[in-house]
Amino acid sequence: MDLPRVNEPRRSRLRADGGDEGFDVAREIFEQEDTIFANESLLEIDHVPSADRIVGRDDEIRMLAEELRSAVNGHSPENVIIYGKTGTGKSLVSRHVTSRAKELAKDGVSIGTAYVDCSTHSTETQAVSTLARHYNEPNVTQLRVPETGLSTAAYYERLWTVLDLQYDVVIIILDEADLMTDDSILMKLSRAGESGSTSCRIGVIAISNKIEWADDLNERVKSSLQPKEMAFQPYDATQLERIMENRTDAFQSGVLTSDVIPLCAAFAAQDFGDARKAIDILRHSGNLAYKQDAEQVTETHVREARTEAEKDRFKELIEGVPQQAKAVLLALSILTNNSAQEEFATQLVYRQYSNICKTIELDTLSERRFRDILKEQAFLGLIDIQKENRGRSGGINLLNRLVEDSEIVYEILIDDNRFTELDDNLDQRRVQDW
DNA sequence: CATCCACCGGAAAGATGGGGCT
DNA sequence: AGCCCCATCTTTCCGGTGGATG
Repeated sequence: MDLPRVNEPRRSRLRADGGDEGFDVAREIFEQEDTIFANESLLEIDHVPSADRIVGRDDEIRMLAEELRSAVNGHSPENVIIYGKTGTGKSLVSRHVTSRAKELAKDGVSIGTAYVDCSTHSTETQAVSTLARHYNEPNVTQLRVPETGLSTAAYYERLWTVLDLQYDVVIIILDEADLMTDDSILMKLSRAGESGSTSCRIGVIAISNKIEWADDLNERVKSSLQPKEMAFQPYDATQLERIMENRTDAFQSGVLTSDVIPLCAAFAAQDFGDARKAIDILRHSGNLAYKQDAEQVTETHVREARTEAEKDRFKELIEGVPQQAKAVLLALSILTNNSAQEEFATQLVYRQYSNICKTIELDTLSERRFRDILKEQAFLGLIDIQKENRGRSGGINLLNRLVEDSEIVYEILIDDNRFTELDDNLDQRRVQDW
C-alpha cells in the first residue's frame, strides 16, 4: 500500500522542518509579485459582473424585468420560476434585475431584495430565519432575529413585522429552490398578502436546476403562487468565450495565450454550457501557471486545470460528508480496490462497513440507516446505484458503484484521522477477507 | 403463469443537542 | 431555571416489489 498521498504536495510545502536556510519563507511568499493575476476576484464564483459584462442573456433580462415591473411602482410583482442547467446565468440575471429594480424604484417606493441559497438553508425555518435577519435593521425595528431557537411561526411573525416597517415591496430570490425539503415557504410567502399577515408586497423568484421541479410542485402551492415560468438555455461556446473575454482583466496583460480562452470555452461547452465551470477552469489554469512560475498561461495549463478543477470539487465533496458516510464510502472503496467487480450489493457493503466500524470502534448503524446513507451519497453524485432483481432467489437488490476512482476515494478518506489506523491494519485483514 | 424470495423504502417515533423565551 | 422549538441522526416496524423459478 504505497500509493501517493493526495495531500502530499501541500503538506510538504507547509511543513516547518527541513529545507529552509534560515530566511523568512512566509515573507517570501507573501511579498512575491503576482505575475499572473491582476485581480483574481473577478473570477470568483459569486462575483456579479456589471450590466455591460453580462453576455447573451438580454432576452432573459428583459423577460424577468417585465414580470417585476409593477414592483418599481409599489405594486405586487409576478412570481417567477426560473429553471435551467447550472451555470446558465439564472442567479446572475435574477440578482442583476432585482438590484436594478431596487435602484430604479419610483419615488416613495422602497424595494427590498434578498437572496437565499436553499442548498445551505434547506428547511423552511432556516430560510425564514435568514430572510428575517437579512431584512432586519435593528435600529429601525427594535427587533432581534436570532439564528435559531424560535419556532417557525415566530420567525414568520418577525419577518412580517420587519417588512411592514421597512418596505413597500420585497423581491425574494430562492436559489436552488428544488433542494428545499418542503415547499410550504412558497405557500406562506405567496399567501402573506391576502391573509393580512403583512401589507408589504412580496415577489418570489424561485430558481431550480431541475426542469421537472415546477411540475412536481404541490398544486396548492402552484395555485397560490401563480408563477410565470422561464427557461434558461445553456451558453454556446461563442458566448462562453465572450464571458471569459469580459473577465480577462483579472489577469495581467499579455499573460493569456490566445488559445486559452477558446479551449476553456470548448471544455465548458462540452459540459452543458456551464459558465461557472468555464471560469473555474480559467482560474485554475491561472493558479497552475502561477505555481509553476510560468510567464504565460498556456493550453497545457488549461488541460491540466480541467482535471484538477474536477478533483477539487470531488475532494471537497467527500471531505464535507459526515463520519458515518465516510465509513460507508470507505467500505465501498475497499471492496472495489480488492475485487475485479465495480458493483456491490448493499448487503455485502454493509458487512464490510460493519467490519470497519468494529475495527475503529465507531458505532455501527442499523442496516436501514445504512441504506439511506448510500442513497444520500448517490444524490451527491459519489455513488451510482443500479437496481437489480434476482427474482425468487434473491429478491430486489441495489448494486452500488463508486463514481470516481476507488483508489483516489480511498486515499482521501484514509487521511481522515479516524481512519488512518485502519490503513495499517488493512494489509493483514485483507488477506483473510479476500 | 402464479408464486415467492429477501431486499427495498415509507412512516413514525426516539435520542441528542443547539438555542431562545419568560 | 424550566420550558419550548427545531434540526439531525437513528431505530423499529412493516407493507411493497418484480423477475427468476418451478
